[in-house]
Amino acid sequence: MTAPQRKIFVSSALPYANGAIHMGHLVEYLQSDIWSRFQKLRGHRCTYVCAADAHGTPIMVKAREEKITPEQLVSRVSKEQLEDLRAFGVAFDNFHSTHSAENEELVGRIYTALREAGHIYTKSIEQAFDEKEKMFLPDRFVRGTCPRCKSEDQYGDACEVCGATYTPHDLIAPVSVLSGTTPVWRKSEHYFFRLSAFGTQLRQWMTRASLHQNITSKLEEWFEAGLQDWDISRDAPYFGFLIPGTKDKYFYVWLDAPIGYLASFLHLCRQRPDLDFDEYWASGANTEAYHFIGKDIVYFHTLFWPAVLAGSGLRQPTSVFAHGFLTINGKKMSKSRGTFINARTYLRHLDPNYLRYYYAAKLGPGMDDIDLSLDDFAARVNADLVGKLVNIASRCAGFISRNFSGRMSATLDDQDLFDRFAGASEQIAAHYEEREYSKAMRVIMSLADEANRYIEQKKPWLLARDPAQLADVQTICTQGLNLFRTLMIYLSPVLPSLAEKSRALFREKAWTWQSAAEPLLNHAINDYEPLLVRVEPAQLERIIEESRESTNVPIDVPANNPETPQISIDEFSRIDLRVAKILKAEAVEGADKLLQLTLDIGDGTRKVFAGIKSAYEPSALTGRFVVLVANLEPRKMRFGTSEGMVLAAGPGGKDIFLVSPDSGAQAGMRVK
RNA sequence: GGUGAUGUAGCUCAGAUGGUCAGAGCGGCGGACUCAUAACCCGCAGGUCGGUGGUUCAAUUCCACCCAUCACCA
Repeated sequence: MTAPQRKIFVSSALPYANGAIHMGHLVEYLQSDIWSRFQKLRGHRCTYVCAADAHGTPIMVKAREEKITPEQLVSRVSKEQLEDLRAFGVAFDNFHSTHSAENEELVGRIYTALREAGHIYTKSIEQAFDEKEKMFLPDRFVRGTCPRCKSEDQYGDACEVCGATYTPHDLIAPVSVLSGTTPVWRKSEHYFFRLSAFGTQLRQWMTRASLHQNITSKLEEWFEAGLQDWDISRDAPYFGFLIPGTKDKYFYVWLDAPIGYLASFLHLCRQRPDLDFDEYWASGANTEAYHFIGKDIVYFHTLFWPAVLAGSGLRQPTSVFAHGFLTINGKKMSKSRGTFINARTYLRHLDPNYLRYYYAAKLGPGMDDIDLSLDDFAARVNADLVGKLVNIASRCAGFISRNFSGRMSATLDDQDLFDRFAGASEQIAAHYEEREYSKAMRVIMSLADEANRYIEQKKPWLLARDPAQLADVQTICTQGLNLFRTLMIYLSPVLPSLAEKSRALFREKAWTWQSAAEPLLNHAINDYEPLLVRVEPAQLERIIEESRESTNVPIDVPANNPETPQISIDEFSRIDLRVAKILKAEAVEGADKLLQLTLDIGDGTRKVFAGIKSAYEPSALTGRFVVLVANLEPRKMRFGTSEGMVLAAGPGGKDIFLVSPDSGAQAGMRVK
């Protein structure tokens, strides 16, 4: 392959720096990492960047709760995020932050350019204001009763029960999530970006960017509805960049977040003389630029972002690739089901290659959700990777080591067969290029089947018994090893560390995509060592268990939650609720969130683990009365068995509130 | 509520301008082999292609409606 070298910019969506990376995030990072690695392997100049998404109200509020500065929060969280991503093999060329000098510089540049071009104007709008916290409230920070269906406790932008959309102003009995007080309505001047002026340009871009069908139909919808101008400012206090020329107006996080892609790139350019920012981002640049994103943020990346770039005289992305969400065992990730699995929890038990392969085997270019079915995961990984792929090397290498002191033959046994493997190169490459990873994996695995069939037919283990046929054994096994090697090169964007180990087996320095077509002959290899072990079901069980216990807070179920169907009085009476007295409360060694409670339930004692450590001092609990679910199935946890559950309300963290009876209640009393 | 996506064998998914398009892998069952991490190889699978109507000589593939799941509604 001697295609001209392309210059490609690739970004992953920026992880919001207020929580841990989980299996859902990884769909995106693995998808984009595979693509970037593929491009590099093909010899292209590909630069893959990302950054911490640092600004906005949620981070400001969370930092305030933890009594640290937003900068401290962001720096801690994003460090952990980056560590987790690296452990999964995600190889950014640079990981920066939106709270950086480079980003501030670019945001300023872009804003000034937009303003000078007349794309910015101000307008006074009315917004919910929390007088106690002295700040304006984003829609999601106001809750109240849905004006349409009267469901209580709904977000300020939409009702989860009936699906109505509205503004916080429309809510009945609105309440600030921060202080619990009723917000007042206050006017404030906001800065707007004239998105409405970019309709034509956006339509042109849409065609040029050859977006996926799913995205274009979504865009058509939005064009249909008419583009509205975009509010890009937020009032102080806000964690973000001050708008130049103002004292208390900040850029909305969604303005500076995508600019963070460029900031990360700029940061890298300043360390790397071979990279020129303008070559990639000046208007008319003939390099390529792609953003990988999730389907939830298509809006920002296909309307605002290209318009902002165009309006400020920069180039627009070549295309935007959106993927779907992850479900686990067919359902949304759930803390109570133990399927809200953090990257780190997975890493404690399993090899990242498994997940990289599994996602690749399911990913296509569209926005369809993909499902991580744990049973299927184990079956698929074991069958494909261990049973088929690695097995090829495993069943050939031994003969070469034992009989030929590690040296492969000078010729292949079946050149045609090898040529067929080499000949799949462009088809597989095309699949990678189109992000049809599942198709690429299917082609590769069917070749792996062919390789196993070949060995089966040649039966080197029979030939090896006859000294006269020993030479054939060498060429057959050399053939098998070369087939394996070719497949491993094809798979190296997906399985980088496994490819690395395989390359070491062959004692080679480096692989490129073209190496797959060049057989390795008359060459000494190392002794074979198992490249990959099987997934054990027990490991998956432990992951589920840990994911469950780390969030084993008795979580409140919001009233009117559509997932909570009505139950009859009989069903309710099956739950044995008892008043219990806490005899002893102690921290559990090795558990961040758990306290072990010893409870008096009248006719005996119970030991229960409760995820309330973040909110309660053990010493303060002794003697308290709580409510226990007494007939809950005992649950085995890493630290012991929990014989029930105490009731508490609240979202978690510091906000956990134990339920207790009025004074006079005695241990053992039934609650009904 | 509006818009869009998805719904195919036990599981995970392919598939066709409407007529050999009812498929693969895994599981399961039967057989073979023993080089290999009980891996691999051969054979077997009869699932109303979410439901109900309609268009057509013919629909799982087109249309309408309905149900379920998911997303978006700045």
